[in-house]
Amino acid sequence: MQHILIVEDDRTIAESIAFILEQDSFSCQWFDNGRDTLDYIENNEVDLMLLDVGLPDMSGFDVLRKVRIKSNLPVIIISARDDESDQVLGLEGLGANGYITKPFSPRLVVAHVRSQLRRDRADKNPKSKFSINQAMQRVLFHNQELTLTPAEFKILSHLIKHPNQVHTREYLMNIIWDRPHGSDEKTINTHIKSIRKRLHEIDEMNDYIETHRGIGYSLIE
Amino acid sequence: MQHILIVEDDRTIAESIAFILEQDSFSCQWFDNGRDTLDYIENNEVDLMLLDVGLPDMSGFDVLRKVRIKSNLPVIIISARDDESDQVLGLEGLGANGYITKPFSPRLVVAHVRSQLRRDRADKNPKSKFSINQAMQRVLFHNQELTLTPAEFKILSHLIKHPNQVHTREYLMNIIWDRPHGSDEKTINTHIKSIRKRLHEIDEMNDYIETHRGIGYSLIE
DNA sequence: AGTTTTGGTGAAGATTGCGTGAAGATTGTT
DNA sequence: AACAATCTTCACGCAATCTTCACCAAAACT
Repeated sequence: MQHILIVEDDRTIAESIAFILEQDSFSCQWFDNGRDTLDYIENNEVDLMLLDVGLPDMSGFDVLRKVRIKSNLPVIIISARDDESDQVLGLEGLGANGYITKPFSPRLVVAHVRSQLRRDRADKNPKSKFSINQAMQRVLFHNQELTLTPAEFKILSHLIKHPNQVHTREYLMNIIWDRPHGSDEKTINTHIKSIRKRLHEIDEMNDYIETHRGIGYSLIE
Repeated sequence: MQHILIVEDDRTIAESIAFILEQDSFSCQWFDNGRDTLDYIENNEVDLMLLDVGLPDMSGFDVLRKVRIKSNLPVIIISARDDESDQVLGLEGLGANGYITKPFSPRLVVAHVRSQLRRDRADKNPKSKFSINQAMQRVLFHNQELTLTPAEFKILSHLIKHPNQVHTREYLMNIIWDRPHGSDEKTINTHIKSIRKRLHEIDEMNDYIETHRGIGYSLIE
């Protein structure tokens, strides 16, 4: 599943975009300011960013520039209609991969995102046994609903978003807590245990979570 | 008789639309600016709005957004021909229900209005146990009237409009107050409590509001 | 095989978050 | 001003959840 960052200070707009993209089976995350966005990108895997140029703390211009220092993450600019088109075009000079002016249609957003991610999208196997219902904070497994505790949801949804990839316990701990937290890494073992238990209640044959001794865990598809 | 709002700064156009619709036995009301329109909607029952995007005081975009905060009134956008159709479609993302470009034929307007109101009736049918009476600030539950305080109404009607979706306390607080307000998020707990109490007075078997620990609440259908 | 290290397991605290009722603060009305 | 309705805060108890721990099993190493 591909993960898209929505950077937009208007919550209504952000939510409507997220809703559209989630229907198209992307997972979305919303930030309303540049600082948190850059923080997040540093530490997480993101496939694409939708970036509003008008943010409270810094301009989209600055955000894009900082992102471009370290990565070539596809970025689609969102601009208000009354912004000068010169400025928007200028952002393309900085390495933006596309831009959309407000107001925009849902279809247009999906079209832009898809065309940016077209290459990768074909590769991914479409029939995952998992699907994430971000809106309800739930995970469907074999189309059945898993009721998970908050920590379990955070861990499992992250594993699903980045399958076939080992995640250290330390890394998974950072996912559970926003802030530094002096806890034992064994805690993760216990959470994994209960996630496995819940998965086995639905599919007792297979073990989808693989242990990597001395390192961490991964979800296999 | 169904009541239609025409929001259009060109008097000639507005009158011609009204004429057409009145022949089709709708009642019409004309406003030439956004402010009066919003005022009127607050205090009167309206079945549909025809909204020109180019208004003297605020853009149709803003009008639509403000209307959408409080209701799901069907809105059909009217736009001048030279607007980019993409942008006009964008209004659909904000919850517009259709659009017409100028110049338009009388028949087209009637067709749009009719089809919209038909669909709207169908939407309200699907056996939802809730229905919202925006004008009276009341909610019907199992066809019984719930008397709610203003805050309760705002929260519950929002949950009804966006069911099966988790809403954070922070978000629900923004719904209660128009402006930033330094209040405790626990306040929401109390409002939810009293909403639940009122729902249980009618249906004591089920709990329609679900708690999502650490996140917020959702209404399940 | 024996030893050491690492993970799994179940259960027992510790912690957090929510529901509850009631009291205090605010708002609006007469 | 006085009153009523409503909103907000608070403290307490309980339940869900998180974390730790002790013990056993499995793997890696000597």
